Amino acid sequence: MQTALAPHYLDKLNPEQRQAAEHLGGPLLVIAGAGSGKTNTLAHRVAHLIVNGADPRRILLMTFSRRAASEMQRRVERLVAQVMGAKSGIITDALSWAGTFHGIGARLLREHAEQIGLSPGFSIHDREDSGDLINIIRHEMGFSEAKQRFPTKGTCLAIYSRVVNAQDDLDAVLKQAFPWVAMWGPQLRELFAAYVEQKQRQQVLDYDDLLLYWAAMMREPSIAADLGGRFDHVLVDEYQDTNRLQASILLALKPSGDGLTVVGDDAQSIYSFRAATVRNILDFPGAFTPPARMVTLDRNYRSTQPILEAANAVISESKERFTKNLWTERAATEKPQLVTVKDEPSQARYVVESVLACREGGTALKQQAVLFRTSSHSAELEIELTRRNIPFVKYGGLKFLDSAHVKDMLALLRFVDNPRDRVAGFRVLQLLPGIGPGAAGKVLDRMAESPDPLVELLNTAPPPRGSEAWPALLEVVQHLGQGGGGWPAELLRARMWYEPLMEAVYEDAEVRKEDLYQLEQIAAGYPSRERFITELTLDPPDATSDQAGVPLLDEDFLILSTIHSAKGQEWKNVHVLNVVDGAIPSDLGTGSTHELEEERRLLYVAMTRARDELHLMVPQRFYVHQQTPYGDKHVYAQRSRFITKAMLPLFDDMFWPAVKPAAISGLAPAAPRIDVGAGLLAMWKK
DNA sequence: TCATTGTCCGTTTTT
DNA sequence: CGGACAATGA
Repeated sequence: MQTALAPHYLDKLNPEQRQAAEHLGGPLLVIAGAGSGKTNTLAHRVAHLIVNGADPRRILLMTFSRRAASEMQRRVERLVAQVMGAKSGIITDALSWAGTFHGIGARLLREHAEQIGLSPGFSIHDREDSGDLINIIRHEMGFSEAKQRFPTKGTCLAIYSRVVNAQDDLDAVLKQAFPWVAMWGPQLRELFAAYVEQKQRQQVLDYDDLLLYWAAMMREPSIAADLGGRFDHVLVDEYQDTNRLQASILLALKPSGDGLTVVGDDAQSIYSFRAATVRNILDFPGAFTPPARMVTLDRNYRSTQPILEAANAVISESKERFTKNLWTERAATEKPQLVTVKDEPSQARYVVESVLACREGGTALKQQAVLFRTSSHSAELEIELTRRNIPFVKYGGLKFLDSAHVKDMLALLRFVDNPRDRVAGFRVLQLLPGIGPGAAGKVLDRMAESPDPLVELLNTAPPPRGSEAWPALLEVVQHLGQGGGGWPAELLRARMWYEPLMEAVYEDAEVRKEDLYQLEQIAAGYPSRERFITELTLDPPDATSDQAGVPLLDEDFLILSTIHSAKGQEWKNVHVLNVVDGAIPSDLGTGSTHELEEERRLLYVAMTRARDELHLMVPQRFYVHQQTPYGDKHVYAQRSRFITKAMLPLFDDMFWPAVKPAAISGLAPAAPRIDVGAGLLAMWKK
């Protein structure tokens, strides 16, 4: 389409970025290296489409996380505003089909539920719920009593998930990925059949089902045509981390490839444990005739030259690789640091000192991050930060929603919403004193056979030992079932019911009440109970803070994150913890070359998050939790095998502390305690 | 028979 | 520290 509008807003893009933004027609693959302005380019592309008349309601934008989606919406809005002025707000509001594959899937499935024999009120199970359901079935089928060890619920679910997402055969998956439980093949098949049947009976979908049902729906030609025709443009970010199932959905949406754009970087593929496959990105061009156009972005705008050289060196050892080395014009003399410390406590101390020094130099804490392979690796550091009164927020690992009391509340809401949801019901009923798995199971069995389970529950006599708390439960269920006085008021009602029970069960009920209060705050942001439950499951708040509550927005805090959760982000100063064998690569990830390569990419991703300063930490003594007869132990760790001897000149290789090593042994030295909060306050009280 | 209490074990990464 | 399982108590 030709346009009279001078596209001056594209002037800031480099030639390759501009090609990607302006491409029209057939399928497009953008290979975008780390820090190459990928998000920016994609935002420009969307804005460019809208400015040239594309209907934003007919643009489907799929990102890896909800956070990435809203970031994209924000940028597009700003760009469109530059060109079109006041009208733009309305236009970009219409960019409503932006989200994750799972989120978009849930929306489409609710719309088409009746057509595919699904109840529109289906509920969605998160990983824990799915695990609970598997566990119930596993128990019912008697597998838990076997003399030989049957795989745990987590393993069962992982196997199931992989079969589904990789679109592969159970036996093949067992052989390739789970050889140690391969002898259970027939039993697992039986278990999964029962699992699927139960989910259907309870009108419950798990994460995988959101994709699976969507893909199945696309096999019906009329629905496929309907859905495909509904979007003029489909754009997918982080394509290297999609799996076969997702690729099949995409191809079914746009078989010809017209209007299809995917963006990714094979060097940053780190989700193969979730059945993501680099093949998706490699096979993309050839899936169409004529093949998709390919644009490569290899100019890095993020990191300094020395940091990039080190990162390039790491990734260049990679066995199979398809992108070129990144280059930058950001010269600097400082090499990235490779810091050897005695043990994990001194690693924590080094990081704190280094972060504070950097902050003295004018870099806010928010502009600094500490990254690690495994959530638990930050434990020592968290203690040190708390001791020194430095605020931080942690991404990845344990979530707010994982705490038992929050799950209890959500289970009640879900149970009322969908009384056939057995996992939710099981949890709710067992909250009552005197009701355990047995009594709860009987009540749920009665309900399952009834055409109207809620009425059935209200007419059920209290179980023998649970009569005391029974009336209160029926009351709250009835109240919420009838709408509960509107949303979010009903949550208050639910809390009134739950709090006395919680106080009886948990010692630290007071602390936990804070979380419930916070849950109500979050709930107020959603229009209805149903939306709240769905979206909270698909898009849980992803940060936890050890400090009370989430820090205020204007507060400054350090970022702690798993490398996986750091995807797509950047900071001025980055520390990577435990760059030692056993952590990176994880000792669990060295089984196959395949896994090992992914660990290497993980280190690459971590290193390429840094703009100005990068510190790789190498503690000499490293705490492992291997299955030793005498519990945990320390091992003498070695620098990660990914940093070879030949690469050392690319780093500033140093020991810390450099002087008087004797002084740091024993108790923590008189490290200066710095009250950052007071410092920030002083800024205003000068 | 079922709920509760006590003990031991293991601990990636996430939509 | 939480989850799984065995032993104990109502």
